[in-house]
Amino acid sequence: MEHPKEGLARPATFASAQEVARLAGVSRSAVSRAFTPGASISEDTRAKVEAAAAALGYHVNHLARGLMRQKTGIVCLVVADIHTPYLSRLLDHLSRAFQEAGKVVMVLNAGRAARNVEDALRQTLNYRADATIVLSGTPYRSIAQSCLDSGQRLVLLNRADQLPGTINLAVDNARAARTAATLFLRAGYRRLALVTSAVGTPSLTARRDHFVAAAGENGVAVEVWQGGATAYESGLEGGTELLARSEPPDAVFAVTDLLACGVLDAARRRFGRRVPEEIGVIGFDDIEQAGWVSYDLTTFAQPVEDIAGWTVRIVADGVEEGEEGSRVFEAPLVWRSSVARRG
Amino acid sequence: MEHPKEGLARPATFASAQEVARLAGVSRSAVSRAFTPGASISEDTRAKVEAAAAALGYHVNHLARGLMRQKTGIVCLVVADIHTPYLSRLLDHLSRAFQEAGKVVMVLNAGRAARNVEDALRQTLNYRADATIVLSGTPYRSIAQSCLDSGQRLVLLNRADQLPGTINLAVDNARAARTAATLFLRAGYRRLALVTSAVGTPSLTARRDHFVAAAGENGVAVEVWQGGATAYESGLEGGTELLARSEPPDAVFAVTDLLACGVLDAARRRFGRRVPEEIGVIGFDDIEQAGWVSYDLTTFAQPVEDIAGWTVRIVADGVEEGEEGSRVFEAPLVWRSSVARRG
DNA sequence: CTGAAAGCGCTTACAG
DNA sequence: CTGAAAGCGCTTACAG
Repeated sequence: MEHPKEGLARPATFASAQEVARLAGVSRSAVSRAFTPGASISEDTRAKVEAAAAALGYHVNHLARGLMRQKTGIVCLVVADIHTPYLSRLLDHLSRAFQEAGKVVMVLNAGRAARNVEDALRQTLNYRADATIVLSGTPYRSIAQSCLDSGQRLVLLNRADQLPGTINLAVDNARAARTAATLFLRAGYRRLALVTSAVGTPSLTARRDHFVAAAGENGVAVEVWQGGATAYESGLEGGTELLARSEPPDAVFAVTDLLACGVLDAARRRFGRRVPEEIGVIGFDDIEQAGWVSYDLTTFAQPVEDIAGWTVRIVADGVEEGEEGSRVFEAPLVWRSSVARRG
Repeated sequence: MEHPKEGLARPATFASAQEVARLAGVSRSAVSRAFTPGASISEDTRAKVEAAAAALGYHVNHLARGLMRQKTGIVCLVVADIHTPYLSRLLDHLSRAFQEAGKVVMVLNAGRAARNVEDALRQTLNYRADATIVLSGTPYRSIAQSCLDSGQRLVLLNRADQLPGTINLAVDNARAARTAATLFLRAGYRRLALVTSAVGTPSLTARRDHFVAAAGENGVAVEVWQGGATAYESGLEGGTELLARSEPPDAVFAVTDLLACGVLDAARRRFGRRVPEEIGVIGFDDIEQAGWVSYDLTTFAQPVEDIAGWTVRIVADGVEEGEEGSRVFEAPLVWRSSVARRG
């Protein structure tokens, strides 16, 4: 009986409630009660159980507990591009908020492909998560329905499709995009451009369409540059191409701060443009870098704190009678120096 | 019997293997086998089971499975400051790598306090994780020992303490810090400074000490600025203070890219210094922003891909006979323009 | 290849 | 307040 691959010496077993009960001289049920808040148990036996548990290094097995109780305490977060400033911040807030509410967070890194989202949702089902929050990607209707059918709460962030039963959270992209257009026009900018990526998520599409529409309503056409990933490099490329034209824009709304930083670097570092005098730039997300001295970007802030708080609350309490599950959050404007103040 | 807080209509239950067996006309065991790779089962009954499972929307309950098998398939990642560029990237790689290896990742957002790390490790035990990876914070010896005792693999990243049984992964901070000093001196910089935060993690301390030591060995003293969080703002502040002195440095090693970006902004945007002619800057981590046009920072790359791959492998296979579990990774230098090339 | 049976570690009515 | 008992949904020898 050799264990060639076993680096650890100990037999490695957990103490069970059974053993704790024996050592404490109480019943198995008593042990359970000692670890169930609000259960009826005397101070005396609780103390005995706790002593025995400490001595044995006992930890309640939440897998077994989840089997009996309705809830497992697991919440799944389906997300792609975790390394991205906006998503990592949201993830940070969400995971902390859920933990404070006594939940444990499972992260399913889905990547871009829809297939992966489906796999993630299946994991969600396998581990009997109480809820799953989809931050990226669009789940197939069928698998999403399975989650719903099995009693999971399903929260979708910034998705276009609304399955019945699903809770939809979104940011008010339309309002922000329109505000951006207004800001530019009021400050006297006239040659408007928009920079976005080739990725067609509902959020990005909405920002583009509403910016173009709002400008159009004021008689101004918008040059749309669209390409690449939703990343700094695309912004740099887009900004460079736009500024190399014979009639370069004097204002650009970048649909994301990452893109905006690229645009700013193209304008300032590559073309020597003064910001905001010669060109104005507005972004979206309010990532940390937007506040860095080299950028100082005027942008719209993702209300990550609100979103996290609201998500946790709705997962814990459910939807109140008559209350709509879905909700739209405002993205407040953050004024910095990349847009001229007025005329 | 009113359910005032219940937004969902369905009774919300999962199909069990029992029901699948009944519908398929086979035994309960057969259903189990159909979902166990390598189990002995005929093609015929497998087909029947799969059809019934699909019809009922059956998903194996991994909680129950984990109760029987030795493994739960859960890996815990204990981490603080998820929103930080370096950690979010590491998290991204680790979670993807584990998923590809068939594991599921639980993220325990620990924050800075040691207490939280302890709570996180307890969760790890409650959910019977197969392994836990500590990316931030230092676990109390006692609870770490509990994890080890219960058969968990415990991987510590860049920690100083080495419990027996623990697997320690670290980056070669000493070598990088010494390289930074050499680079500066060889290029002719003479007034060296170091910028670090007030946070005393083993990595940051090692980078500081070895940089100072290497410079000292060449007869050069290092001005050490230490303050605040490990963040951009601290770098900005440190850079500003250093450059305002009567004898400002002409080269600074910032112990982290976030700090380095702050130093660069202080130098270039606040003091109008030309980089690298008037001042050289080196960072550590190679975060995305280091490659942005506004920074173009020479730095050392965190080998996140290697770390992730190695972590997954060691969790899956264990430590080979005679092989040391611990390991040090090189952090390769990434040449950009923030340091002069030679004299 | 297949089924009946024991058992993983817990919770929760049910009686007392 | 307390214990004996049933049961959650699975896996895995054990016989056939």
